[in-house]
Amino acid sequence: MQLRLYDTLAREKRPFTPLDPENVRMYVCGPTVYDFAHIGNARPVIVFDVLFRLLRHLYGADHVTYVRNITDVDDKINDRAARDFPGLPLNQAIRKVTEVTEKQFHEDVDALGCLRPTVEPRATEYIVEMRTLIEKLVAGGFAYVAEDHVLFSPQAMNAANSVLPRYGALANRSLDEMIAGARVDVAPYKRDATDFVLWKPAKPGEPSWPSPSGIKTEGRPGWHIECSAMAWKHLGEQFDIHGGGIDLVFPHHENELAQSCCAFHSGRMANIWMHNGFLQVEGDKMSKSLGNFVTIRELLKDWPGEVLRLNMLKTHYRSPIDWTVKGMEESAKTLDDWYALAADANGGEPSQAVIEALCDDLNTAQMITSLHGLRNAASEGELNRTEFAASLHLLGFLSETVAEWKQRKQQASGIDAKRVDSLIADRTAARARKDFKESDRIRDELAAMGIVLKDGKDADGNPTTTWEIAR
RNA sequence: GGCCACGUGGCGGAGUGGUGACGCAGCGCUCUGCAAAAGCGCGCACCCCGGUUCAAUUCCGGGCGUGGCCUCCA
Repeated sequence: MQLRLYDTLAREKRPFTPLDPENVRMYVCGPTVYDFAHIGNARPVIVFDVLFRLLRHLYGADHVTYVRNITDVDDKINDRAARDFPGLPLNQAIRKVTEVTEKQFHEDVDALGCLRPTVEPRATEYIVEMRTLIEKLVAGGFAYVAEDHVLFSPQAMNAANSVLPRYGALANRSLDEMIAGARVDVAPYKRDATDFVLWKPAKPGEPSWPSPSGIKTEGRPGWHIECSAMAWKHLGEQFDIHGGGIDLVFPHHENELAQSCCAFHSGRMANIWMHNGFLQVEGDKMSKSLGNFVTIRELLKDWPGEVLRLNMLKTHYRSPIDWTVKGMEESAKTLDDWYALAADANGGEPSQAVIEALCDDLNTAQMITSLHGLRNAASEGELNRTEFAASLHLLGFLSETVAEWKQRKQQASGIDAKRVDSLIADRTAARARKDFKESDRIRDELAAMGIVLKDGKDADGNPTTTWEIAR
């Protein structure tokens, strides 16, 4: 089946052909570790996890390399470290912040049902590679040293007139536009307003490393060079897919692409550039000032991770998504149903319809439609049921048993299951003696506790009653 | 100001040049002591204005609205 993916650079869906089917390579920009990840951060993590799973399905689990970096050098980290650990030397404080945040991040995304990437490189471990790249760029005439900074020159790149892509091609803007729109306060050491920092001097107390290109004082890397370095180290000079949030297109990915292509004199960095859309909360843009800043951690207190996962996948990854409680309730209800029907099914192969939907540029909404169809077929036979379950497993759902799933909901609601069972037994007895007034009273009592009863009959025709927490 | 994306039924959300999305909610029926759950069935849509066309929600142009980016925010 032909996988087609939307390429931001080409601005169209393109057939995906790996450079090497034995080793399909994908790089996704990961978190800067200074605070709990918010639900917006979860979007690329979930979206590219689905792509990772699809690629593993298509090319084999051992033939896909997924790199997602961890950025552990950043001003925000330094600020947080100074604030949270004022008594410690900055370097130690920074390590504490990044270690704690990285752990939180892993716990959160594990709960979302995401596989760990093949490699999760940390920026600070690739300083040597960054220096190498910077020196290549200086040697090639694409970058220059000024006042202990190293700056990249997009003008030089576009003047090179070679196989190199045009600077601005990814973000679809021209250098002229960027010059016109440049801020007034351009740093004095820049030759052109559009030049950006590859390396800069460290301020006292900041983490610092030996500088490249003959600069005597120690320094620290600019924002974009880390990803060029880590992608190069783990995926080579060219690879298949580069992903991240749409806000990263400019300047981050444009600059990454420029650095890598100029360093290797290459026309491409990644063959396909993919970007997920933004997320809003209850119709508003998420911001700390509006007070609607939602962390993954907070949501996980109220909802199983798979509910967040399904909720995220209801919308196509390139479309804006409005994150609402109503949507979560709907997703939770759907998963309750799927769990009840398929959680205990084993074996089987994922549905072709689901794979086909994913192969159309990760059309997860269409995929969910297919799942609903499979769900309806599942009650008609065991073969259908295992296909349904296998499809859900492939997508990162059904990681718990039905019992675990139900129990989690009961625990969250603080309901005493023994007391419920005893009340149900009383009600069953009342019904048996046709004391419907009493049985209805007990049902009302349970309803007041937020419990919904489901009456049925067992194989022998005897009445049975199961129960659920109402949302 | 420049560039880009999006605008589908009560809600969420695909898709398509010409009768079906799908899910939730709603309504009806079956089941039930009555309900709930479950099963079956039903209805309701394509921001506005032009244009192209036998035919436009779908293509083109304009407008309006929402959101994003424009140097360290997924």
